[in-house]
Amino acid sequence: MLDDRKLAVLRAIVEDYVSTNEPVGSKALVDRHSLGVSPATIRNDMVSLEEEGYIAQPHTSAGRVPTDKGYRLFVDRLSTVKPLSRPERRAIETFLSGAVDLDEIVARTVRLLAQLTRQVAVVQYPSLTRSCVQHIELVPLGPQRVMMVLITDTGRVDQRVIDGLLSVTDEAVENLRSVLNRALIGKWLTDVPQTVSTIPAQIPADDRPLAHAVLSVLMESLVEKREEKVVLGGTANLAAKGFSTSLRDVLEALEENVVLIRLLGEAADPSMLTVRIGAENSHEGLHTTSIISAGYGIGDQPLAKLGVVGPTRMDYPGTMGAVRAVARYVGQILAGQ
Amino acid sequence: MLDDRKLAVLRAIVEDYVSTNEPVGSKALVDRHSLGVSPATIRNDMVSLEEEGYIAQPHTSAGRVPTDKGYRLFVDRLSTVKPLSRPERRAIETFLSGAVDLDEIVARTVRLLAQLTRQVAVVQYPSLTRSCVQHIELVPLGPQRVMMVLITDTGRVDQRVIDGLLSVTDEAVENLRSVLNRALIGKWLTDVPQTVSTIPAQIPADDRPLAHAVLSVLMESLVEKREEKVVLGGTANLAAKGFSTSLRDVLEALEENVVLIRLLGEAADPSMLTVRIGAENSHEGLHTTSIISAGYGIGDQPLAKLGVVGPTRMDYPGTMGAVRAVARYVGQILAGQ
DNA sequence: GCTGGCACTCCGTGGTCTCAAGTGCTAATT
DNA sequence: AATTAGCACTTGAGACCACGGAGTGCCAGC
Repeated sequence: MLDDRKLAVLRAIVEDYVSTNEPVGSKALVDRHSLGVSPATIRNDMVSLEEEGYIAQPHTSAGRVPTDKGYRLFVDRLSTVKPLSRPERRAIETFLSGAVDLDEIVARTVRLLAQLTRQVAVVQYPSLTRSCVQHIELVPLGPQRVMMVLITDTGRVDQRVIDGLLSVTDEAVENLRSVLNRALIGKWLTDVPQTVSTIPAQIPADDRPLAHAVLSVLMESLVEKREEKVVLGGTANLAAKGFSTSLRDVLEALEENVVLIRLLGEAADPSMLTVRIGAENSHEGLHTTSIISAGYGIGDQPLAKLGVVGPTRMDYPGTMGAVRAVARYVGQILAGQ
Repeated sequence: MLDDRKLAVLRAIVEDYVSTNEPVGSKALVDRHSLGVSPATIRNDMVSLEEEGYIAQPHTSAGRVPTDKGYRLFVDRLSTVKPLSRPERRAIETFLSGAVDLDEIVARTVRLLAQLTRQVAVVQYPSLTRSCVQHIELVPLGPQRVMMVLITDTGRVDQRVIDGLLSVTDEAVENLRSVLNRALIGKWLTDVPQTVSTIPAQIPADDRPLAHAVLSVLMESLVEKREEKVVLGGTANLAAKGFSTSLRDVLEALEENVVLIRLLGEAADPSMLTVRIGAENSHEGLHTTSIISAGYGIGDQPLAKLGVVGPTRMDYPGTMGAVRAVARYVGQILAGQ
């Protein structure tokens, strides 16, 4: 049904359309690619491809344009991820290695990705749940207030204020702090809940209210922060692209962090790329966009995801290469910190 | 030169143009506003206004459009800040009071401001330099690494990793921590540098290298964080507005945090509103936009700024009211935390 | 199965026309 | 001196049309 030449034609259509942004016709195709057959033959192939739904024409007597399904086939079978050039790789490395803290790593990553791909970049903060407790600090802020600071081995710091307590003594705080740290340091965050239940028993009865308050806030922060933070960059690149009509919808979708995180999808390990094309994205406003995402993390421990959002008409091999490379380097940088 | 009627005409032109987005002519003007004179008279006034540079026509035989200078006069002399309606105020209050930590306060504020004004909202994080030290924590992360966490009374937490140390003993860290806290708690951040110089003397010679490393990182974080964080929201509102041409430039400018912070300008105390119209903004890409900003803070202590960015053709009285109201409420919320 | 030829279909472009809205000017009026 | 009515003039927006180009589908021949 789809012989080799038809696939070659599809590939050529995708490539041409991506670079010219104009529907591509049979004549133009044979001119630019040496396919060794005449336009008429190509036309016949095009008819097949159109029947199968890989390409479409905007209107009769216009050239063909790839459909979502066409891009999908292109990505799955007709293209290979394009590795970055050596200078590009060096640039990534030096750009990222200058970062001093987690915030800056994330900020630089998003800038980098946006510049490299000329698309909108999205980077999710490394998740808490996949890291382990490095230290818990309790700071008395006043007679009735305590601040809890949770530090993880990925360098993330999470703070909460606990209010409305009565009679917080420094000793009680001190004591609770050391109990907490003894019990929790080195534990995976996912294991924290079950360990926590054993703690009140180790605390003098007088200080139980404090302990309970702190523990419940701790649990809260573990759960809540799962709806995590993402950072966006390169939105200016949207304006340059074709879709001026749906632009509003796209921008709106991008502002919904929750949506965005869901869309970064189920990318598993760092070497794995996820590509979502057009209507494959569940969110209405992003039906004209594609999302390429990858997981990143330390070693083979996935921590979070990153990716880019662009028009379905995008340079898939190049963008995929950039996303993959950046994901890997971020992992390295995180490991090195 | 500019008698009362001419000012009234200017005001009417601004109001009409803002609401219709079309150049306004003499006829339309007398229809919509009861000015009590004929179109011909209005035309004469318009000529004066145009000579003075307050209005302009896109081309001969089109209606008039306010210039930057016209908007400026309107804002300065012809309009009054429009207070929010009671339900709007209640909405702000309930929306903001649900926030639990600083990140969330900022995130909610930016959303709120964007929704209220239907423009792009910008909120700067409360600055470090205007707050004072609540606690300094040192956490040994390994044989050669220490993390420093600086907590301020505005609830801001700042962490840095110090690397490449030799032989960090727990006692040394403990000791340094208590010395630091004894010396610095309660100090304004601006006063920290001079106090810091007295510290090494209080440390055993063996631990001086550690102390120096920590102190220099501390100083660094005081200086660096002055280039502060801002959060953007409501960029989707840009797409709905007129300027599709310069949209790219605007988005680009908005991504430059440094630019943005500078543009939030010299708004002083919370009751003070700053309005920058069109070319008054130094940044090239924002010549077609106006920025309305206000300071916010606890009591009369200004901590940071917030504002909105929109087309020069915007509803100044309404937007100014919203910005002012939000700035005030954020201050209250911060004080309550 | 491939190709050349041919008739047909559209879109985009550019030219021309008209219409509506708005202006500036002048002369008359208050 | 300020205001008004009247009028001729300008200009962009929109409608309409003609046309050229790029592309298609199909058919007959290789």
